[in-house]
Amino acid sequence: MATPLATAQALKLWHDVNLAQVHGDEADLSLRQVTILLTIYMEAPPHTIRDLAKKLNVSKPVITRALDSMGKLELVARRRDEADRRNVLVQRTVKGALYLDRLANLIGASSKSL
Amino acid sequence: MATPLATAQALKLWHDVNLAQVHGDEADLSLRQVTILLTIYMEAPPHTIRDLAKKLNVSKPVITRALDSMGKLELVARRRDEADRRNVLVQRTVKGALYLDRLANLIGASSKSL
DNA sequence: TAAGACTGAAACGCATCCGTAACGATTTTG
DNA sequence: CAAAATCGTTACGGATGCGTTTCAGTCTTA
Repeated sequence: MATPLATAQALKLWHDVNLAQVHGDEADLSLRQVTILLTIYMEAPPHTIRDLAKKLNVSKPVITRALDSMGKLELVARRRDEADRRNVLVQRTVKGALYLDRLANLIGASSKSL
Repeated sequence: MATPLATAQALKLWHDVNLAQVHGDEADLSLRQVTILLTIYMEAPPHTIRDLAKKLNVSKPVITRALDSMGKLELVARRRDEADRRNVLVQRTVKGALYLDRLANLIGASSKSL
């Protein structure tokens, strides 16, 4: 991006995307949940609960519960690490990818009208 | 903006700003709350509860409660409409303006690193 | 192999959010 | 001026999120 977004532009972008989310009938995730979801999909695996908790600087139960709720929505999946069965590996799903694709399109469309 | 954000860029922007919010110690507002706040500050007054509810396509109690919580944080203020005392006019505050200014800076800074 | 460390999950208590349905206060209408 | 309409709020019941603490399962190490 050549020039960073000016204040009004940045806020308009934020407003438009958030408004679309509110209008849409998708389940709206919490701030932490979206951040977790994005981390899983943007950074290279493996993703463990502990790593995610450290990256976001939140407690492990926050991650566990976020995976519970997003798991119900099939946005992410869990799998035991067979090499070290204490670990749980968080994995991507088709629905999760679609969810983020839709989000990216929303952002892209809003940024176009700046 | 010359070219709209590509998928990866859009998601990185969203991730970075959300992560900063999670890391920060500010009260994190819900999706609806931020949208309401942004609407109040970006569109011309007056703002009534009914108008806001209609714009966001949510019920009036959602607006009332959002104003309750954001009012406690002094992000917005309420005032009776003396012309029609049934109405409540939602008003901006210094803290609210600062809050959004910080948010805009966050977005601007993240967009710079694309 | 027994003691300790580590990992994710469950339990508990608290706070907050939501939608629907009611309710008082105020204004408009007939 | 009484009846209806409008506005924002409150009350209710249910769902969800959070932090801290505790726990069971698994690995490491001494």
